[in-house]
Amino acid sequence: MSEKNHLYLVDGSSYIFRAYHRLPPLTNPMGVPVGAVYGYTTMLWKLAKDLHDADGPTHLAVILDHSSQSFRNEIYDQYKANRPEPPEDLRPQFPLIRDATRAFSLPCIEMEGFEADDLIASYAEAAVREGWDVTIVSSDKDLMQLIREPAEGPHVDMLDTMKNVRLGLEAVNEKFGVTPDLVGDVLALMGDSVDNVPGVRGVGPKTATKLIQEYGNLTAALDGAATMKASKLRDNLIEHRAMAELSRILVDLKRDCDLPDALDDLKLGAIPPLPLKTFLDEHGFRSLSAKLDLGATPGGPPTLPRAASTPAAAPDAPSTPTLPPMPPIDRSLYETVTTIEALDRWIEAARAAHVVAVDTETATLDSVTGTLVGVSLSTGPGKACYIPLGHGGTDMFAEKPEQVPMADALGRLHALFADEAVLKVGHNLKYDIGVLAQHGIAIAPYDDTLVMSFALDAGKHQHGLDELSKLHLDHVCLSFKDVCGTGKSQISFAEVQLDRATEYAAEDAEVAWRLWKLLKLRLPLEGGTRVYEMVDRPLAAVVETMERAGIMVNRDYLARLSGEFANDMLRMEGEIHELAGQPFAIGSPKQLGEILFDKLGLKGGRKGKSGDWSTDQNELERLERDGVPIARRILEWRQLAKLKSTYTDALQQQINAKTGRVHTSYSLVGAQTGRLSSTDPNLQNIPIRTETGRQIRDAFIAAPGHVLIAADYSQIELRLAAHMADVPELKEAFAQGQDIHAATAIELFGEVNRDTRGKAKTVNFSILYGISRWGLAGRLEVTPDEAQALIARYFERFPGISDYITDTLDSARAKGYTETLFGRKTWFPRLKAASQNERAGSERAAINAPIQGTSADLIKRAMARMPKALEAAGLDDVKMLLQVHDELVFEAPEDKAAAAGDVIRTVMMAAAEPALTLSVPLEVEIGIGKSWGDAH
DNA sequence: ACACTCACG
DNA sequence: GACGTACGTGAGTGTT
Repeated sequence: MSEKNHLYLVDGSSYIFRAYHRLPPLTNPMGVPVGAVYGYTTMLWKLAKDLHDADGPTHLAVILDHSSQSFRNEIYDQYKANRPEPPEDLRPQFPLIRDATRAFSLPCIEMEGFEADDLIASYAEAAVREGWDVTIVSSDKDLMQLIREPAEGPHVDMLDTMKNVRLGLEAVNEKFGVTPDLVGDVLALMGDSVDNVPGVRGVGPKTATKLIQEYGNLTAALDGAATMKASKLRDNLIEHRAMAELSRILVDLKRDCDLPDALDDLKLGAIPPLPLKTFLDEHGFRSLSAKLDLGATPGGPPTLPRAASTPAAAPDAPSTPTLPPMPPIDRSLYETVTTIEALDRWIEAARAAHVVAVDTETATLDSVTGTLVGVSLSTGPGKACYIPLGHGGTDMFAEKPEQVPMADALGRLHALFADEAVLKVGHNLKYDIGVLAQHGIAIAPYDDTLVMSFALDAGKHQHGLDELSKLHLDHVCLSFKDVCGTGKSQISFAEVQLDRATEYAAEDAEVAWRLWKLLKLRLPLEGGTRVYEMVDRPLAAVVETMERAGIMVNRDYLARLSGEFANDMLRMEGEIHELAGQPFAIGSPKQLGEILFDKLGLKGGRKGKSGDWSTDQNELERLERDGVPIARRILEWRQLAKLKSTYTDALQQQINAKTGRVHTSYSLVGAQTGRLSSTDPNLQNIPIRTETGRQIRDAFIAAPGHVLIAADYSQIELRLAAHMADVPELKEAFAQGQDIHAATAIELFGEVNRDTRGKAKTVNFSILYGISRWGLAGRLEVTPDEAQALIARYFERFPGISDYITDTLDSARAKGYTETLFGRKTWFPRLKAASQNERAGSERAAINAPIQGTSADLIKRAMARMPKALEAAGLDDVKMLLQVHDELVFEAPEDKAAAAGDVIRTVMMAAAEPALTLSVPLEVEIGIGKSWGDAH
């Protein structure tokens, strides 16, 4: 190569501080501050653009500080000790520097234990040995030690890109009055207040320069103090000699670090535009993005690709943000708060910190009626307390421990929890909101680490506090079992000794605080802020209100149904045993399989992995078609058994004694796609598909003088599929209000009749779920070849669907996750699993997730807006009670039902706005009735 | 604790 | 050629 190599070493860490103070506080579309990142990005752009200039780079690397700790801290523990914390809006920008660098496909080098300065010095030294010129892009005065301008041989200079000046020997002389090799001596005398290098007291830049000029070097200057005339300076030099010598070591640059990347690997080539474009657009750097569109690739016209030593990170594997180091969690630090004075002290601390983690402990795991036993607070690492409020008293002879009276404590906590200026943090705050609502206490504003974790990592792992603690904090929490035991010997939290209760409860609060610190930082960096703040976080309080409202259930009616079912089952049991020729447990699939396939010798059975005969619905229906009378009986018996045990019996037991209503519990993080799930009892799977099952819906009733309103999105997932996959025929059919399955039947079969419409419906759903020819064949009872032909026909008629599937899978494989229209991520780690089966399963789930997830986002947006919309219409006595994925159930005073229906429909139909406008209309069907069954 | 079955969208 | 047979859930029952 004829051209001389010229290495540019960019001091990324120091640059960002300067850019932060110099540039306006820009924010990206997600609301993350990116002013400094923008400055950094324009600088990199400019540097890369100068590639072919005479003095421009041939090689380039960005050097970063690995952490705030380095070997210098071992030499001097006060090194950089009094650095102020970086401003709040600068913090999230640090990790973005790495993302920006990767977006340019440039190497980003850092090394544990060393500062950026050391790596820069080592790279500069190595390059000079190779005869390369070096430019250090920085304005850090410490690095001026490295400047060299020999008459012959390689040069090292510095470039201050903000002032756009090059710094050489002259600049060094101007600043320090000495040559670069003596800069360290000057620095050692003057010290550095920013890095907390002590230097010599009373010696600043002027005196330091003068001394070094006069005596020639540091040692000589210190030695010379003895012969100076008596002065404060002389005394200081003698007294602080050791400090000066220590400082000399601290300011010295380590020039022989191992080089993580070889020099040749730093070669600058054409910059691939795509990752850069993605980055620029993500952060709203529009002018740069526009330049890129005009073909102005920084780095000039495409040349040979750079030999990448640092493999370009996957675009969505942002660097893990680093938090300031924290001491390990220590349960011995926690305080048990038993006096008003101590409580006030903690509340004051929370106000001062503006953030407090909160956890409530209850006697039973029931937020609607569980008695409050205590509250824990944490204001930071090592700072947590437990305020017992309802301990003891379960045994009337036992002495109650001393506690702050419940009313006094709640009065004070009430003010704190309502304080706008104090952010309340908790893990699954929906629970705590519910518990405190019993005492008339509301919590706002709040952050929920459970919901935050879900917004970031859905699909990667679960989100329990203990699990996240292990994962993110490397800390094992005391488990509930450790404290309360299990099974028969389990005790209520109210019976736990205060010291033990404090360890457990305060730890949970501290862990929540630490998790919050980490997750809060990650949200903006990983694009989770929008879904979290706009959808999921507000929903926690809304859903809690629904849970607390509960729904009225007609116990007598359920009891009557149970009785009828029991009678019918008894009758069937006799018939079944007779047909079988012997009595057996019909509810045991194992016994039933043996009766059917071994004893009765029926043919065509299949066995599952356990080696037992399958007796599922499909199998029994097949037998029924083959004319086996016992099969029909068993199917009917099973249906009744299911309805009785799961619904008519169980629901009666779920009626809350205090409220007389049934209160389900919704999980905000239960389904990976973003759907809610419902437990204790599950009110999202109440029967509707069969006439017998439907009767159970009539047990759900409105309070006297009220009605239930059921509002359903019609065909929402198919509509979303039509929009997302951009299928003109389907969109048109929806726009005209056509029967979508009939329209599909015409496309697939050329005509509509009961048979083709049914098949078309099955195919439509197959598409949403990720189709396979075997799966479809099984459902349609055709051969896999015929199913394949149908699929091919479908893709041919609706090519958008085929593209959607391809694109979704490509993107999911590349990024590791899928996204809904509103930006909710679902991760699919098994997409790259070794097993073909696992992969195929993940692929189907990945095809479905954006559609199911977008539908979930839509109804959640509607739910989050509903309370205010109803209130604005003067309908604040209309209560939202249930959500069943595409349906909302409300309870309204009879005379307000019609008005409420209008508001509800409007809010649900507009749920996508203003974030986006769908290319298909959303339709909402409203039904009103005295029972849930009536409302459909 | 797990498999099976089945209720829902 | 083997694999296993649609996406997402929760609950009850029987078996190990």
